[in-house]
Amino acid sequence: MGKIEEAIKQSEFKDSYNKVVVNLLYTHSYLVSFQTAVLKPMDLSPEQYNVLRILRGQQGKPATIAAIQDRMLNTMSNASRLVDKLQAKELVKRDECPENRRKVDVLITEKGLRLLELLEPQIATLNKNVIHLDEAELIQLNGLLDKLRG
Amino acid sequence: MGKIEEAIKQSEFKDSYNKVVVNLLYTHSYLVSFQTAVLKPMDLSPEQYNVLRILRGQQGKPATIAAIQDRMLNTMSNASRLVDKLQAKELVKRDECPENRRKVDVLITEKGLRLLELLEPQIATLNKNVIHLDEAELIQLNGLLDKLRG
DNA sequence: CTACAATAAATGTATATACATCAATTGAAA
DNA sequence: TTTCAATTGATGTATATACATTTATTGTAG
Repeated sequence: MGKIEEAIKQSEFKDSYNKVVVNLLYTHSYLVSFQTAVLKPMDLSPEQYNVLRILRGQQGKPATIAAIQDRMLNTMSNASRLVDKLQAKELVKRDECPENRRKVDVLITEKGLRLLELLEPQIATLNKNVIHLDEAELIQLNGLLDKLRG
Repeated sequence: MGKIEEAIKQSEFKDSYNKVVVNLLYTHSYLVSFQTAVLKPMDLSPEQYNVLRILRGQQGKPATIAAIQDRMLNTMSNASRLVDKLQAKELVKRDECPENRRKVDVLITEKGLRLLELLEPQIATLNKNVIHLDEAELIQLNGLLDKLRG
């Protein structure tokens, strides 16, 4: 694939800021399309997968809808409906939070954990195959992205 | 904001590949949310804005739907419907391609060009404000993203 | 205690997107 | 020339998302 100029057939950019924005959007799309392809046979969207990983990260403790929202990669919106979808597939369950009945405790189920375990090696292999960077470059890239956001 | 670990409240990642994927998705969301805010008053979505810039890049020459699709940042899908929306706002126009009636020639209108001119300085200012990198780092980041995709 | 503001989640609605399918047109082989 | 596959764009459908509103519950001021 190579340079962003070739990838999107645009020879020039206003400035480096502009170029980095376009490059990030394009690289994002590149990665997400691969990820989607791996998740699709399991009937999971990337965001659903993300929510499952967030819940596993809780290590047995439940998370409220607001807590999930907070850790999601995408902006404000529909944690509630994402949990609906996952619940319908029995990958998570909802319990009423006893000390505050406005809140909902969301937990990943055994089935959800097993699905993650099944997917993990597939995703790891995919990442190694489509990300053409060595360890030092990965660290460098992580540093630049962190710095970008300030 | 700082490190990705703090941003999404996750202390560890499986490996650097995984971390870079999460970091890219998160940074993408960070940038798009700002961009959306600037475009919204003009009633444009980020993808519509992108299509307008692609058409301006044609410098007077028309582009077919397939050519637009090809240069878009997001994956295969709805260039046709995006053009519908832009056409309804009179920012682009469609002409039947005379030598091949399957094709459609899409052109940006004067109104579309004026809107881009209005937006450009706003976007440039936004980029400088939200991307906390200097010129050398921008070049480095562009290089790493190009290399990532291979 | 009552009334009301604040909080948490769910829902309505419009739009965007992914993916499959369809319809029209073209080009090429029999 | 006729037929059929390939190309190009449009459309159907399900899902995802953004943003506003609604419902239920809690906390608090009067």
